[in-house]
Amino acid sequence: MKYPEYKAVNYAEVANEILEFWEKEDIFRKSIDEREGSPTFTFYEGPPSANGTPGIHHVMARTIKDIFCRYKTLKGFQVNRKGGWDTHGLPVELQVEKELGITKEDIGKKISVAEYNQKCREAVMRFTGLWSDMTDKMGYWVDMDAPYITYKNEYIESLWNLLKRLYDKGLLYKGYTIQPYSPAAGTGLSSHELNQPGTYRDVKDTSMTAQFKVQKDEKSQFLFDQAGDDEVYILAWTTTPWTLPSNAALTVGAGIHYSLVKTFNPYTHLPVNVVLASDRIGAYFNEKGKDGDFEAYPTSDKKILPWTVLGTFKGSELTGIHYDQLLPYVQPEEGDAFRVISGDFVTTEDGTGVVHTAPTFGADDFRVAQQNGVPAILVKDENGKDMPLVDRKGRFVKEVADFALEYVKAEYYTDEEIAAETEKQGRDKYLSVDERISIKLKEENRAFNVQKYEHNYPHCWRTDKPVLYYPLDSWFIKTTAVKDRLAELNKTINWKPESTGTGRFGNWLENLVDWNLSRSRYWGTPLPIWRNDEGEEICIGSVEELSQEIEKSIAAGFMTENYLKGGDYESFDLHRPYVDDVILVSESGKKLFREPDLIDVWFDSGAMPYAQWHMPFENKEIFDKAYPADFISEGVDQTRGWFFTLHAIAGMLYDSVAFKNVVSTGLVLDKNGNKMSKRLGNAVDPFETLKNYGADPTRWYMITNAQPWDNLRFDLAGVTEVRNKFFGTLTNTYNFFALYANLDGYNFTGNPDLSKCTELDKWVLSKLQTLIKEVDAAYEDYEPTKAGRAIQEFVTDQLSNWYVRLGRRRFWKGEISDDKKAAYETLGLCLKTVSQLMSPIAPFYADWLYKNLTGDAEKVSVHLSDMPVAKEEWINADLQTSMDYAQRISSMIHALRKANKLKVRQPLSKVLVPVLSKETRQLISSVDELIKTEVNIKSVEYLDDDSGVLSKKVKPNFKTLGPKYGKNMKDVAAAINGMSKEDLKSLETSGKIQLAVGEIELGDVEIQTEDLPGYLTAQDGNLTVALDITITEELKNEGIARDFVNKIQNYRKDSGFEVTDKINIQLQNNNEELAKAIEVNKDYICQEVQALSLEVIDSLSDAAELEMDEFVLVVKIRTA
RNA sequence: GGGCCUGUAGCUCAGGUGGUUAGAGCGUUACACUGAUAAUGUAAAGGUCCCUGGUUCGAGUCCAGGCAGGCCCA
Repeated sequence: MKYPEYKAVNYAEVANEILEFWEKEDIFRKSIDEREGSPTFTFYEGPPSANGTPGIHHVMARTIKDIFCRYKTLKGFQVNRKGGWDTHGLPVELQVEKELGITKEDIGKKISVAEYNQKCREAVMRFTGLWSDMTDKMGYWVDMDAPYITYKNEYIESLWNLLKRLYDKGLLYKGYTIQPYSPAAGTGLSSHELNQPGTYRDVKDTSMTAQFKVQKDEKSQFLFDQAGDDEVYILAWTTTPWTLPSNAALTVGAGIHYSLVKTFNPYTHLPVNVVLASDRIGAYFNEKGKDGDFEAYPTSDKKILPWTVLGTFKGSELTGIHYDQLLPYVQPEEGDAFRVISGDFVTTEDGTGVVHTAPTFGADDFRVAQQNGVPAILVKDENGKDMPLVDRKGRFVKEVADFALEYVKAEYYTDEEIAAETEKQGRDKYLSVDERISIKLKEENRAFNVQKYEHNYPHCWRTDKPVLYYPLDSWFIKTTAVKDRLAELNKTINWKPESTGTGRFGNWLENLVDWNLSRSRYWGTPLPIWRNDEGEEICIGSVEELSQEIEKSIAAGFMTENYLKGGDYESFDLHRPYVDDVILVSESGKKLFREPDLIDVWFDSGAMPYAQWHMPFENKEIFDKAYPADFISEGVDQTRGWFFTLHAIAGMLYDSVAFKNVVSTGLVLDKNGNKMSKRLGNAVDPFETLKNYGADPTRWYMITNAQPWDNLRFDLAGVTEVRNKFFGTLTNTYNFFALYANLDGYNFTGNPDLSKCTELDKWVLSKLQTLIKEVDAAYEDYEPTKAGRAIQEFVTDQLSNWYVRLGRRRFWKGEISDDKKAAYETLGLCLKTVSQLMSPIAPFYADWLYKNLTGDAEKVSVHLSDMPVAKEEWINADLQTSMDYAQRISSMIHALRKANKLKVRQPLSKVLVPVLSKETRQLISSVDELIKTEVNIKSVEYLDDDSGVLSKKVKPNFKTLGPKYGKNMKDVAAAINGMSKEDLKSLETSGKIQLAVGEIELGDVEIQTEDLPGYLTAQDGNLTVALDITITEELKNEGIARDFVNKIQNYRKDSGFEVTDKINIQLQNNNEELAKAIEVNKDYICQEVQALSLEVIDSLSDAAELEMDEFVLVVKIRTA
């Protein structure tokens, strides 16, 4: 075969060609089918939502996913990857509402729920075409022919099955959660609504600091001991005094310091002992009153409170202390209320550092109470259901006797009502509930401070009235019941990076609260629960089951027809509104109505391992082989989203992890580190980028520039760099190989005969084996960045810039020979191996390279090949060290030449290399031919100790000295630096020496050689070279000859000769020195420039003039 | 406010278990080289390793506290 040669390679075109080839040959399918019967490697696709267009960050995320799936395929696994679409959720609803110009209010009025949902169904799949296009163009392999779609009846049925199983385990229950609620509008508000402009306003409310009376027991005894009194109060501050009747606990910060302060109540002037955060004393007490006169206070003007600190302690010492209920209207039926607990949200920025905790009216309060087993203060409504002390209209319930049926916020009254209330209070001005609670507590010696407080508070965007944080009904999954098990299972997951697993995810699991499933919306999976006010309920787990229940309901006369019956899954819809019309019958024969909620869309995605296969109704065998996942990857922002929901469902229902390895990826930012957004116009268009740069350079850049979990600053200049530097070099190297292999008609076999190989061949093959090991380990460890960087370094530094550059003469000199074959075998094998190693990251280019190299001889695609396995016996550590020396010595000689204006074409006679050991000498001499060629030096000579001309320098080796001498390091270092020649000699012969500071061994020092007088010397670490720059006449002539060759070669090329053309040269004799140099080196010159004749003649017409240093060449070249 | 991540040259990034002189690529400048040529080599300039304390003979590296940016959650 001929190796295709390329003039200029366009990587985007390469991608197009290969994509066409993949599609024609169905390579993706084959890569899976050919591994039939092999162990499976399971990947779960986190479903994207197709209601938006894909961005460049999706290319990043999908590259990561693709890399490991391709890698595992190369390693012999069968890797199925089913695509999917996430179709439910608020973003879809909002988009549809925007397009239709409606709000949630209008649903059911201007537009029916059925029509609305139909719009959502259309909108959500709108951009699937764009997504498929991007998937193809970026080279991401995922099965898009049979994706799972979360709105399908089959998918929803699987979800219902999971929910039913949770329900049967008692893990699905109805409770409440604290949400922003507008009593005036009678509705809860979403965070989206709360983020409308103008909702947060500065308002003045009555704030108060209340005194909670500590009960005396073992736990609190120390307070009473310090106070020397029977009354101790804890101070807590609130901006909503109306929540005080609902107080159930006081929350402190475990690490915050608190003080016990003796003082007087400013309203009753009675002596009191109060507890508050030490940092807050300044906010409550005047410095003038510190350790003031307690005796004089009752008779003074009482303007300044005397106070004194009696003791200080941490919040953790207060937890568990009980106190008397402040406003004892209602007591909880069970549970341990009215005690001090600790919470992480407590600060000392305002208030007293003690938070009054009303579980029914604050989200933090609710959470901390639940975590500590503190009950909420509830009453029964007329139906016997639990309700808080404030009703849904915002009024106190009748049990709060002093304020029964009064609105807790004055804003909820109309002006007329205010007037009526004022009259009822018998005052000339209306006093709010907050104000009258303050007065009441002042009178009871329970208020320590009351004042107006201005703060920022949210208001309902529709009614303009303040919102309440209020408990609303919700369905929950009791994840807290399996919290410990989830944490345990998490420890078996391999997280990349580890900190996301232990930190972000681990902490989240530790502070887990029950999963709030309810969403009051329209487009989503309906909650399959029907219930009535008597508390009878039924949870449906399948279409079949629902159908049977409907039949019962028809029999009971509640329904007339069964919309599920007889049809296949295409003929009905499990969404609202149809499912809402279903009325079931309870065991006692009463009507059951569906709970109107939809479930959190995160449940949709977390259930995909089961629902994508319509489990448990179908595909059980497939599922068993594909569970749990070996690998998933998504953005780190999914930690509490998809990663959690997968984990939670798997833990609760299968007592298993859902995934064994997970890579959480960072963000893709613009080149300045700003978030990309379409609005700001700094978003990078993935299609443009793929078109202009090609998928492979784009992918390669993304992977090698930053670790997947670090944020990536995406800069197109970086893609250009990767394209030129890495892909350009690799393509050049391939072209070089193809050019000469074709000229010689040689096809490499991939099995070089080491006995025929040069040191350089063996070296690069040794490096190649090391590379295979390194890259394989990196992929195995989910470290694609390390893999890519290692490949890149090998290609540019080792293979191209050293192996090819030093060895290129072998490729174009002479006829085909064993040596030439060895060179072709070596280079060919390196290129082919590189194509395999890089194929997970750059799938198009790698396949292109592989196919160019192998033709039809092997697998038709690199992606069907097997990952190369390193040949340990080819790894030669000595050779690698030798070559390292060669590179460093060459580099130093280049530097010396440069500094002394001695160009490389001028040969020099010798370089001296001092060597301190036989081993070093051996290592260098094995490669000194290479050094000589590379830097154009006639000989390398070695200077060892016996030569007597070496002067040596000794330096301390801190690493070994450290543990021995520790504190005395400075003295020891000084002593070593001050060693005499004789000292060093005796250290070298006996292996140790006794200095004033102690005994030093040979390993404790580093010995280096110093400059050699009379030579140009250079040093790099432990290596020194000394260059002899004497230029003899012979050397000078040779230098001229080489310059001449160079000029002729350029001229040949400029004149358009082919590489293979033979020529005849005529040179005018215009300089004796030049003529002589040419004459002496005639054979050499002819061979280099492929000249059959070279004549130096006295006169020449029609000749070209070429500048060459101090000479002018008048020369004529003709094809022979 | 909490959890997690990041901070090293103009830019993008390396820098096992602490070891004294902190590296690479790109970019800039200069000079070379030129059957790989949209390449290549050599060199120069460029650093408060975010800050402050601490541990240590020795800290970019370990500890504590900050600062800045990001993500998630309140």
